[in-house]
Amino acid sequence: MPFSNDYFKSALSVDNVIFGFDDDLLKVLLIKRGKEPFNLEWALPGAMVHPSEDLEIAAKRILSDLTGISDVYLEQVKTFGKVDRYPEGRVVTVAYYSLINIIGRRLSIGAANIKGIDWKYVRDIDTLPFDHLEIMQTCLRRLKRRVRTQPVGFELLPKKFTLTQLQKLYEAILDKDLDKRNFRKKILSLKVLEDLNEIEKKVSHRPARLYAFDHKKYEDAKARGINFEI
Amino acid sequence: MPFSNDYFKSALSVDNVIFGFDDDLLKVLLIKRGKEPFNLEWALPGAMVHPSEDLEIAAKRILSDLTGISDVYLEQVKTFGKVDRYPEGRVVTVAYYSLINIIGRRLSIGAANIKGIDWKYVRDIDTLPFDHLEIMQTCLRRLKRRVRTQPVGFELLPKKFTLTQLQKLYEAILDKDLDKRNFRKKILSLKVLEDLNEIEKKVSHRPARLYAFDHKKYEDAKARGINFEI
DNA sequence: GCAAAAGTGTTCTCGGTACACCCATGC
DNA sequence: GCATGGGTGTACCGAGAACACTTTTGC
Repeated sequence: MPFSNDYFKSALSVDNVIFGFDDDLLKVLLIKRGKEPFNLEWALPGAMVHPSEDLEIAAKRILSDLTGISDVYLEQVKTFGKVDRYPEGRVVTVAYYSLINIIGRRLSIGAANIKGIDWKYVRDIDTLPFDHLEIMQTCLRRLKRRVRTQPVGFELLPKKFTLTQLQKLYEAILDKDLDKRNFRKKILSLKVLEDLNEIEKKVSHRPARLYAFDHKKYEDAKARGINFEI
Repeated sequence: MPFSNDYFKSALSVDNVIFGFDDDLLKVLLIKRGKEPFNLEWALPGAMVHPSEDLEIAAKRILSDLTGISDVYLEQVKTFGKVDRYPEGRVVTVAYYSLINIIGRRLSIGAANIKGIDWKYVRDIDTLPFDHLEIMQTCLRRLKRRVRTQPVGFELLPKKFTLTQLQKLYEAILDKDLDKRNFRKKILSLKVLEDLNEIEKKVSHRPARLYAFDHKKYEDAKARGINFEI
């Protein structure tokens, strides 16, 4: 490996923790590696940062290559730089996390050295190569904190959704049960939802009302912050 | 500069935003640069990360070289990596912030290319070289958020202090006036203070009681988090 | 005695929490 | 008609916010 004492020779990469929501549970997008080390193991998607590429651009490039999504919210979480975190040389990595709506999303293998790509249930993941488990857990903690001060949901749910779906999402992120009446009171008081005056079809129980996020109010609430202590 | 398309050639540095408290105002530790670019201008202390040095070790090294302090709390805040942030080549920098007690602290010029070192009032700083102003402001925002969920004060105040001093500290960080009675009620309810049963001497007004942090309870409160909405 | 900062309680309001029953639909 | 999830209101409690006067010291 091309290392020396010259400071201008550390490698920089970006790793993405992309959360989705499906089946009432949180998922994360993993790729199956197509090269050593950890060939054929599932890991976080990442890539080296090009010398004349901004960090955030690199993170968006990875996400876009894998999912075709651009213009999505990405948040830098932390930089991991332990000397031995990458076995083949010094690689410092900047972790970003993102939230996207899984439904109807086509995934594509974005690079030659990727052998597979899939959504995995967060709670089933107990091992990942390198320090990726720590990275994922750090991003998960960030998401849990984020959900208390910013509205979350628009990014993870389909356009039209029921209040129960939104509640399940919050329960999945916070990892605890919420009271239905209190949740509804609270979420409606934020005034970021639009009542579509539509109901579910063909469900074998009383059909639920459908809601959508009011984009403008949602962004406003995001900008000024919310207090979601429930 | 030794750049090429080889990914293993980006430079990595660490910059520290070290906050102190004095004269009822927040200060930050700056160094006067002794080399181009921005020769003789005041900037954040920072240094290149050695190839076999962990990020946090590098941050501690900088702090220790300048202040002689080791074993201090440092928190990684964000990584700044715009392609053109450093005019002489690609340098990505990881920002850390720290809180230390100014009183009686001797500063030492820690490196040959540093021409001076001093505490500057945060509110007077409206320009810094590179993207250091943005870095400092990002760390300041982090501190403001931190103060709402973790006890702060032990690191910034002398061992013995009055409740008014502590209140001034919170007012400086949050940048707003607080109600004296509500502040005392709240801070005492956290049960992290020890009443020393001592009073100030030789002040030309009613002397205040002195308090100290109860280290154990302080660390406990830090670990479990607090809710300081005042 | 006066200037300066310390110290001290009560009331009101609002948001969080706990909690149980009837409703609409598909089969 | 029954299983399934949808939808609704009230009472209690505790924390935050507003607010003014007396006390102790040095000079």
